[in-house]
Amino acid sequence: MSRYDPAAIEPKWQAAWEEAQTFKAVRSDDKPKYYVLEMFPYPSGRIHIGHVRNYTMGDVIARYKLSNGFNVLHPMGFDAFGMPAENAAMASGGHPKDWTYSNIETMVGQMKPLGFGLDWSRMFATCDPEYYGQQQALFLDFLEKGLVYRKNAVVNWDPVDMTVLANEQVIDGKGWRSGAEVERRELTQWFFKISDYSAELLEALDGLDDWPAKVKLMQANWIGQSRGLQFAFSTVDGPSGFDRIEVYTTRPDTLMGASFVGISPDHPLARALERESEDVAEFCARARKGGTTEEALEKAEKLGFDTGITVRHPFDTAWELPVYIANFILMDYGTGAIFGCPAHDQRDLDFARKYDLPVLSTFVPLSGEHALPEDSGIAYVPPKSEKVRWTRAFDWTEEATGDEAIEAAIGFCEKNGVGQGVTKFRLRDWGLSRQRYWGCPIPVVHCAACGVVPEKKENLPVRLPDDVTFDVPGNPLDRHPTWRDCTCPKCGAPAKRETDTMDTFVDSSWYFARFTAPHAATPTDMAEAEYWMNVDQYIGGIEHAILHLLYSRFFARAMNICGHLPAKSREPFDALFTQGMVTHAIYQTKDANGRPVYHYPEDVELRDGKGFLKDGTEVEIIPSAKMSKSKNNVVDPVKIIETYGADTARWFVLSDSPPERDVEWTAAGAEAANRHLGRVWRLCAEIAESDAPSTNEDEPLLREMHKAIHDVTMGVDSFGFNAAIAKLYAFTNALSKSRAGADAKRQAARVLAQLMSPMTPHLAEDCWQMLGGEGLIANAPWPKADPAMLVEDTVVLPIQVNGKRRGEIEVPRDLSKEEVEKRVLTHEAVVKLLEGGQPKKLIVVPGRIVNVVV
RNA sequence: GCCCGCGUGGUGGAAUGGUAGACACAGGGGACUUAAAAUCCCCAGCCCCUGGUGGCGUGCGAGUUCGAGUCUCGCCGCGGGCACCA
Repeated sequence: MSRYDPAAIEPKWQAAWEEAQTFKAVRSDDKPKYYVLEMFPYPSGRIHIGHVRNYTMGDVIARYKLSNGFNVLHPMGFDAFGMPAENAAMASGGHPKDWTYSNIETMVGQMKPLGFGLDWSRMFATCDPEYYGQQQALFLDFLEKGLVYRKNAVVNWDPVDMTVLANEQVIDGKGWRSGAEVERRELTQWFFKISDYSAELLEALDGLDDWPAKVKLMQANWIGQSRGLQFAFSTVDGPSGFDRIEVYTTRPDTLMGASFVGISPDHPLARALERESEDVAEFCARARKGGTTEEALEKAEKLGFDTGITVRHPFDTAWELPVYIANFILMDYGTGAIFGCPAHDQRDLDFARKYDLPVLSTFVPLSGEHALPEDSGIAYVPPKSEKVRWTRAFDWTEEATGDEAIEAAIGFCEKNGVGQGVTKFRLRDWGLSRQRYWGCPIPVVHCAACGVVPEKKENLPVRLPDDVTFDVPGNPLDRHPTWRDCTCPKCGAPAKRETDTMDTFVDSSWYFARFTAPHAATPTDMAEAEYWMNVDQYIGGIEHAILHLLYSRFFARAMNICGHLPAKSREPFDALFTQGMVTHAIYQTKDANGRPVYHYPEDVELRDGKGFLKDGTEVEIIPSAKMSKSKNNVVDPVKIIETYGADTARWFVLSDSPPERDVEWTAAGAEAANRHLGRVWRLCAEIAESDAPSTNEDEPLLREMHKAIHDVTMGVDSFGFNAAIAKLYAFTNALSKSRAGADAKRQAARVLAQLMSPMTPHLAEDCWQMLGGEGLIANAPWPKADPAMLVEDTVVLPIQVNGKRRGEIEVPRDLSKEEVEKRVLTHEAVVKLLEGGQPKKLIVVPGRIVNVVV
């Protein structure tokens, strides 16, 4: 008998699918549609094992839905703009375009042998002018509807390289290349008005029944609806034009504990003082050092500068509070000014102790020991739902929860004309400008006479120039000799193009819609979008839980407003599954400047839990980190495919680990998966040739078969791929040991092939053919379990005594509770433990368990 | 620092609040073989023990419950996100 030979059968069946156009998505009215999408990859150059896991999951769903009679749309593309292409150009002198397209070619070449049921005819890359031209058209439509605007915002500025840095390029507050201390600098940038949709994006989460609760929670927290008080302090002898400082607080109940006012270094008042005083200017320059991330701001040493200006407390005009400029207050949040209540905020307390400011408690616990914050150095911040005793309040009762006090404080302030209660959101508008080359050009023109003018749609796409260099830092579009030159679309005078390009999140915020009509002359084709949208099942990494998904939800709304998507697609993803990441240790050493250098796993030899390079240098091992190109800890699946075949790789990434959980990659186990597939192949080949007569073991085998259909179907439906595979192992074992006749075995083996076909499609086709199945297994209807074959006549009930298992009895499945109780009480172990007494309680859970309480 | 997860044998993991460890990997033993490979069969949480109807056991500590891996609270450890990595 011949052997399982994936190298021979895999190309064969891929050619068969190609010829039959099995996976081409076709619109037709006779069938329901199903759109399954995995988050498209960045073309880093090689696929890694995380991709294989991600796309295999999607493929299982796609093939399963095809077998269930759906028209399936399962496309693939590339998220192709972004920094790594420019970094590669800087490092090795090529062009980002060449680097990107060559990477795409390589990756497609690596993906095709995996046998994914994809409609490759719909493939595109976001750096295709055809795609980004339509993205520019969307931008112009958004601009017309008032969904885009310009304002100032801070960026990371490298003062040595004279360039804007991404957060990733800021390491410990310093530029990654120059090592210079990074500054926060303001630039005029384009923004999407996502904040207008804060309330809607928050409320609509409730309707996303098939999204993971944790993702909805993360998004809700990110949007961050808060109820608070906005009011103004009046200044004592403030500079002219600054007689008021507007603040927003979510804790107005602590206003009587205020001890200072803090303003951002970019607050208009700070700006004004900066012009007057060198000391202030010096402080503000220092306060602007460091990166822009929230994390950097939170962790940075809190610095303040006493402006000498004071404000009056709104409820006691004799009470004056100092105004500090503070580095941890960002102009982008709220009003750029806060009041500090050290007793009930740790950051404010740290600040107060540093600058010797008073600490006034406004409430204390109802009972128990309480060290006052001014003594302990620990702010008292109980949950807002907890009742506390108020010691410095306005007019509410002595005992109240934080929530009650906040509402009371807002009411009191409104009644006394001090500000008003407002609902605010944490979500900020989405800054889309990037000072980089390899992105979608923002299609506007700057005209001396007309100002900012949108490019005409007939002139789209505004193409990136090819003749650029990356030998010096900065945006090549800025220094291109001619690219900027154009005429004003409005007045025809000579004008200059915008040189900023779009954030790559824009590219990935609508690709799912473009897949429904990838070559339409408009961003979408409404008839196609109407049919294929929404994405029925979206699959991707948990790392995209907030930004990508939130931006896409906003884009879908904006596209609906502009007539590019139907109203039903305002929420574009009906169901979401977040797969866990494939992690791998990072191996790092430090260079002469103390900056990390990352090494590939294949360059590291492991001995006694320590890692060494070939030259003997020991490397630091950082366990279990997200696989990331920049950390060199990616695992290449190509070798596994070459050695064992695609089906082994697919089977292996689905087995063992639950899909939503992170999995630490280990090479061991691929061989075992391969052995099992070989066993299935041999078993099918053997059964195909058997002519054994029927036996009384036929029925037990068929019962096992129906159980397998039921369990595997449930597993696939609920993304329990690892559980489904465990059932398939069990069913294979049962089939292999069964002494049933050839007909029953053939029937069972065909079902085994079908149940395996979404996971190991090539092997399944081959077995199907050997077993005399008709046509392609990919098109065969999914088997159905017969409910009558699933029920057993008797059940085994474990008997617990006081919650501990002490025995078991076998009873007819539908034996009455009373009868079960009677039999349990005669059970040897129970009789012994009862010692002649009566049980205190007897709990019978029908079909599950019995618990005797003595 | 803030938000969200995760933690079960040597390993990956299974388990609608109901027999903890299914299924597999690695390991041990055996069959077949001149031998090996391949294949097949058996064993296997930890501890004590000749034997069990024994003790312990799901990161740690409490709690709710007839019953907790699962629910609640508090810790510890690890991971993801924090708006310019994608």
